[in-house]
Amino acid sequence: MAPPPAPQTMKERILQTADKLFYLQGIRAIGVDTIAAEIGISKRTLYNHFPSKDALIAAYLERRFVHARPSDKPPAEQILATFDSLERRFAAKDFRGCPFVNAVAELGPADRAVKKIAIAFKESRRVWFRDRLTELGVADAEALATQLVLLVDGSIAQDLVRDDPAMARAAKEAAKVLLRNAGVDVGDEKVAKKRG
Amino acid sequence: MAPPPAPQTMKERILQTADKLFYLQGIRAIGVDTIAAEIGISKRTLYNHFPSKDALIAAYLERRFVHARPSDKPPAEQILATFDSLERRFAAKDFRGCPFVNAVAELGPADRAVKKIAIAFKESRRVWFRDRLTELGVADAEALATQLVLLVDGSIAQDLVRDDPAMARAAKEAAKVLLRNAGVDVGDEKVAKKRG
DNA sequence: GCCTAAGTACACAGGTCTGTGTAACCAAAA
DNA sequence: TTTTGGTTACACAGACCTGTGTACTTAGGC
Repeated sequence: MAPPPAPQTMKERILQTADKLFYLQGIRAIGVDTIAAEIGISKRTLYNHFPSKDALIAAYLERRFVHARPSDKPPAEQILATFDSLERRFAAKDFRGCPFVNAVAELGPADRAVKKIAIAFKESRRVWFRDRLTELGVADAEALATQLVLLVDGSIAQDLVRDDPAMARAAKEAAKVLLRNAGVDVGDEKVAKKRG
Repeated sequence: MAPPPAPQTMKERILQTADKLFYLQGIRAIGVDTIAAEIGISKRTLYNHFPSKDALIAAYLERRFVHARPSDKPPAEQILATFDSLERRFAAKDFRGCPFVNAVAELGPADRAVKKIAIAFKESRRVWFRDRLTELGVADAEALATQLVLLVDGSIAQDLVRDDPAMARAAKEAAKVLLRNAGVDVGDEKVAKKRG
């Protein structure tokens, strides 16, 4: 109940600050000095908690890998709510795209560790969609799940360069069409919600 | 007709090499020394043609901004061919995502020049889709064009981390559903092509 | 009081990067 | 032949980066 009284452990404080700076300004753009200075600790302390910057980067990405919480709302609603959530995040001024895609783009294909966690994350998202679609009895849940993640990642990439939250709404509309086409009932054709 | 006898001007040779290295390994990952060494020229020569690395980066992105060639094929075919082309590029092992998205991700939101050209590029793609859709008589061509670019950028982002050309096919299938839903005739429902 | 663990301050090695300065070179034009 | 423009070789300044070494301080547990 009570809000956490402030960052607890030193390690967590480092990770929080690294997260903020890496995500907003880029991994390569931020040096360990900058992170230490931001917290007000010495660089030595940082290196006492993480053996290298690479380890810190890995920990940063792992911490970003939050699994979706279970929900008791109907699956179709959950799926569409994903896009509403995206739109809210786009509107926040501290949104800077997908940290995993950004890390792969920044660090290049040579960095196997980063690529591995990025793949795991993307796959977890796809599987989440697939499971919701299976609950809905969709025939080819695998294929449709892939199409939905394309819309998610597409809107993220577009918003990254255009700063336009409308991309999330566009993705949601497209998702509705795809779902309807697969026989899923999504609060209908501009009418249903109002006449409920 | 005759193939160009080899890179012509010094400037063009520099740009070609910068393109290859920037795109495949990342802008931040490649130093001007590396580019000069790859061509076999001195760093001084490079700086005689471009006043700064930033100028070289800008020139690299501008050179990547190739406008789509006009085509006389039917618009619907042109649109779907986009995804076939994507799939071919994904399959090539030297594909590394969208250079504009990558540049924005790498260089951060502070770099206005890069962001500007990235926005211009994305918009040009969207407008291209919109114009094809208008030719087809689609009612809300603007909205559908946006949805199609989401599929394009989504498949690019997914392929960047997963190296899976199937993402392009998935995008194409989704595009077909969206087009059909907008009243566009796309070589039909698994049957038409075989019976046509 | 004493000991240990954690953090601090700070210097520094060794690397990379961008960008410049300088003198020599070479080929083609005048 | 002389001049000129592009090029080379190479050193270097100045910045920034990762990572380490070292001696000092501080706070808690015993």
